[in-house]
Amino acid sequence: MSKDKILQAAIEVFSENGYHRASMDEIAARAQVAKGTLYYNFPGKSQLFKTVVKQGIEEIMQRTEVELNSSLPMKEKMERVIGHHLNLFLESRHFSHIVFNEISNGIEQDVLDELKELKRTYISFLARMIEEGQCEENLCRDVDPNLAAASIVGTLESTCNYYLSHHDMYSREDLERFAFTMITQGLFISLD
Amino acid sequence: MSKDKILQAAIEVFSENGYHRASMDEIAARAQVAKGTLYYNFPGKSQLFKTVVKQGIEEIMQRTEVELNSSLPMKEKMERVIGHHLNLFLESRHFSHIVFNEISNGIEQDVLDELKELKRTYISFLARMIEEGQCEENLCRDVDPNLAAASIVGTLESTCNYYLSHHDMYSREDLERFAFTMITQGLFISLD
Amino acid sequence: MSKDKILQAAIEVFSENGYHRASMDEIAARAQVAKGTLYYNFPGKSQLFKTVVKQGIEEIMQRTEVELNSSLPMKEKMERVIGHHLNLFLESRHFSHIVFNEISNGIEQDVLDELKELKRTYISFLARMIEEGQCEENLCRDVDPNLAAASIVGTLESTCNYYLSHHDMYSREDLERFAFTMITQGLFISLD
Amino acid sequence: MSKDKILQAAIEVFSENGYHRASMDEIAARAQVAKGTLYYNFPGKSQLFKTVVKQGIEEIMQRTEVELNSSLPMKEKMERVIGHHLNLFLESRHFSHIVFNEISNGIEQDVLDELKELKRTYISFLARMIEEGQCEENLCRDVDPNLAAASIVGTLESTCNYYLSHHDMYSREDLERFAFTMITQGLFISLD
DNA sequence: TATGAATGAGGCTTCATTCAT
DNA sequence: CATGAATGAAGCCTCATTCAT
Repeated sequence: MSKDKILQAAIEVFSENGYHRASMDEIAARAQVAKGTLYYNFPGKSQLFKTVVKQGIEEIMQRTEVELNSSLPMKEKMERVIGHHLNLFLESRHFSHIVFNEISNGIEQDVLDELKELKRTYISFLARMIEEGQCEENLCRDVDPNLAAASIVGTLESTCNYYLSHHDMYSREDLERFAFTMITQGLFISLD
Repeated sequence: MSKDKILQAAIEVFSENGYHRASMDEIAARAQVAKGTLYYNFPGKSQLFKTVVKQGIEEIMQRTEVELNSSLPMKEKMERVIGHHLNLFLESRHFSHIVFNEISNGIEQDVLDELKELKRTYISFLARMIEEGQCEENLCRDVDPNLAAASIVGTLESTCNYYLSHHDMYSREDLERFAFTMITQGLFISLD
Repeated sequence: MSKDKILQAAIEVFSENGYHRASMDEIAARAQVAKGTLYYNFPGKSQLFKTVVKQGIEEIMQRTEVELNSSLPMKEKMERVIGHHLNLFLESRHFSHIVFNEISNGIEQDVLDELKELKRTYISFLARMIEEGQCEENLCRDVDPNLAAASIVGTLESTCNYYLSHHDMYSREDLERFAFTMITQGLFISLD
Repeated sequence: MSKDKILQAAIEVFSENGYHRASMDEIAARAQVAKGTLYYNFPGKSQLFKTVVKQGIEEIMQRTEVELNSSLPMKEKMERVIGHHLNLFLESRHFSHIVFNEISNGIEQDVLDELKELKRTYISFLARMIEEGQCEENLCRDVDPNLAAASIVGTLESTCNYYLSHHDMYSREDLERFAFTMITQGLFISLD
């Protein structure tokens, strides 16, 4: 169906170019659909973008949810969450960049608000996992869970970006191990 | 002089809107200068942007350098570096967003390359501090210093972003303390 | 249809002003079409220009071809070819000027190359007629046919230009007779 | 002196780019003079252009005049005139193109009128030579001398243009001989 | 006599959006 | 449902010209 083709094309084009450089023309071409069809199915560019982002976030949330609802120990859960994230970032780097960063640029305010809400949803989704780690297993440090969640996402994204510019120097495993270490144990050996 | 007025206006406009939404018209207006004057002083939009970013990065590098060259213990250094960063991020949130993120969107390739180079410079600048902490004080964990530097920047930025959307819930000190904890000790109490 | 209106307007505007002085704004206005429509139908100014020139050259080639393929004696053919040319030059003076001259100024290199190719095509088109005159009827002097063709075009154009500035002094027949004489017999009565 | 440097630079730049593509910036740069100096010495672009053209035409007229005033037989004179012309065209192709063709494009009307007048002057200068050939030596055909002069210029220019695009196929001597033949004897061997 | 910073009109082009079919 | 021709606002940039020094 047209709607699906458009959505798929939109993901690609937005991911490759970012919101502003993506053009409706290219999305239509990529979806093999007339430009009018875009506007028949979506109210406009920003709404289409919103839909794409929403879908993306929901997908990763679903993927992650399975782990969180499992009865794995916290440490394993964290490993898997990091793994999922890395996949997302490495698979569609620009898209996740958009989701986690560009959301603050030049989109209509109302759409932007919705997107921020979505991001918040995702952050608090991760935060719940951390809270669990704090209460149930007494494993996580007593920090604000939301800040911690935000911090994890930031770490993962910047790490991935660096990795993508230097993928000859590290393996995917290096990256995964590094991220896990930094997130869970931090940079210092001890603080005395 | 015109050049300065333009540069100042450009910082503002780029910071508020991001690269693509910023218009040369608005920059000219904000600088109270004719549009032609922009092009008399800078070859074009992307070059102007590059100049702005370069200046920003150099400024924060200068600010931070003082600490790094001091004889303070590593822990103090890290605290101050975090402090400077937080200042930068909180003072001109969008600008630092640009510096550390938008550097990957739709700018002419050559300018983009220079910007990436600048960012790399900054990252390795931080990396040197970490290396020092690894060698001299045996304080820092044996991880790749560049990845660690990238990771720190990511943590700080995402944390700031979250803070800025929820500044009624945390104080600046909370933020600072949190960032320091996450960066140096990580999320987990122990890994047993 | 828009495309035709634009093409017609483009001929007019390019003819009246030459390539550089012609503005897309005026072409749009003259075609009673929005500026965007120009770009919907043609990739840009230089491509539009190319299309116009191509069309013009093809038209005169068609007109002339009939004569060339006829079984008229060479002398008659030449008279008619000169007649067609004169018509073209006098009807749309600036346009032919463009076709035969401005093709060397400030147009994108690739378009320019195509235009030169077109002009070459036309020249060798005339050259074939001359070759025929050399072989079949032993009428034409043994000179390089391509140079001769170029030379004929040059004679006709400069003659027309002069005529157009002094049309009170000569009749159309004068012009035609003169051109025929100069081209076929040259300036000198004999060379002894 | 500045004026001379400017004039020299202007010839170069106008010759290389044509009137519209030539920019005052480049002329100033080429003359190693500030842009203001251009306007200190000349009222504006079109006036500067006029001066350049005037100078160019006067120069070739001077060069040719020597031959015309000599007591050489007509045939020799014609050969030399053709030689001078060819030199002019081949040395600074674009410049002569401008002088003899672009003079009809987008320059202020008053300057344009003056330029046309100049061109006319040159044409009638050649025409006088032809008249002489008609009267004194009874060598030249009884055609309108001005038209003939115009025709000669056209032949030479288009021939040169063709030569310049195919300089691997003809020698300078070929060109000279060809032009002389076409101009003096025309294309046909006889007309019976 | 010369400078060069500043100007602003005008040009080309892009692109989200509309609408008649 | 879908189309695609048409739109026009908005953006970037060029360049002849001016003027205070």
